Amino acid sequence: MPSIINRSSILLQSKLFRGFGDPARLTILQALRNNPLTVTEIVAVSGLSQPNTSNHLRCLRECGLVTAEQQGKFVTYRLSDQRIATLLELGEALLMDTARGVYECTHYTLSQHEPSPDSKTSNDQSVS
Amino acid sequence: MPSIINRSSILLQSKLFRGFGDPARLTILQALRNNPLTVTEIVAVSGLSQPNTSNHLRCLRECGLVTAEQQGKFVTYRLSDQRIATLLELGEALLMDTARGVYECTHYTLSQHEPSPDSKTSNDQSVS
DNA sequence: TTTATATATAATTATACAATGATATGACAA
DNA sequence: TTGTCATATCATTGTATAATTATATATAAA
Repeated sequence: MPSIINRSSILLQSKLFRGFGDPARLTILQALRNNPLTVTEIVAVSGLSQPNTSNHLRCLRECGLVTAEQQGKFVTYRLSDQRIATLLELGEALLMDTARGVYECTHYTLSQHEPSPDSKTSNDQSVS
Repeated sequence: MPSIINRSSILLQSKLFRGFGDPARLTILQALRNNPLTVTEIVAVSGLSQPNTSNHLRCLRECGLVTAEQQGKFVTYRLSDQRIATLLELGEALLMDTARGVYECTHYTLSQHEPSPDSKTSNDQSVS
């Protein structure tokens, strides 16, 4: 009876999934799902601040989830592997059935900083 | 040009992935991958403390990733959906190619509390 | 050159949340 | 009942890390 499952493998895998487990990074990954984008475009589409976007891009790049290619002053990012898109799809499919449970899950707070598109006033209505 | 991708959908999906993004929960999910287990068995296999196990099981249950069934004083947990196992497999496959990147990613710390299997002494050697 | 634009990095702050220890609940046995 | 085992909950503490506000670097245009 194996007492421990596979420590370091588990740690690696959890790190991988944590790449997907943040709204900002997931937004970026979803944006890159269909086509490569420059940082400027990602900032525009995601609504994230530029430094925040760069921070998360670095994280995703270092983890090997995206690749970067510099062209002049622009840097174009793209998913490094098609299976990442597959993983996103699988997550969506799973969510179709478990959405209610996930939504009602109080273990995590649902809403983050919530950058409102039209104003800077409304923020942080937490669930838990 | 859609300025924001799909806020609440992204939040839900990130919560789903966060379910996989913690070593303790991932250990539990991996343990349940092949067969249902009672809490006692999960505690034994995972090396997690009982309260910690229960906390994470509640999280996983509320998120709809596992289901619980009480039999006497025992509670048996199982994966709620086969696609969860598929997602784990996909993550493993992806890791085959990106493992180095993930491992070297300094954005997250690699090792957690590290409950040693044979002793209770060695702890916490962090990477970052 | 200077200026503007694109991206990256650093330092700081704040907060979510994992782990722990203590305790509660609930089921079965003696 | 009383006790024991299985599981759940609570309160607390500590730490990881997301966001922000600078500022830095680098490329290109004027």
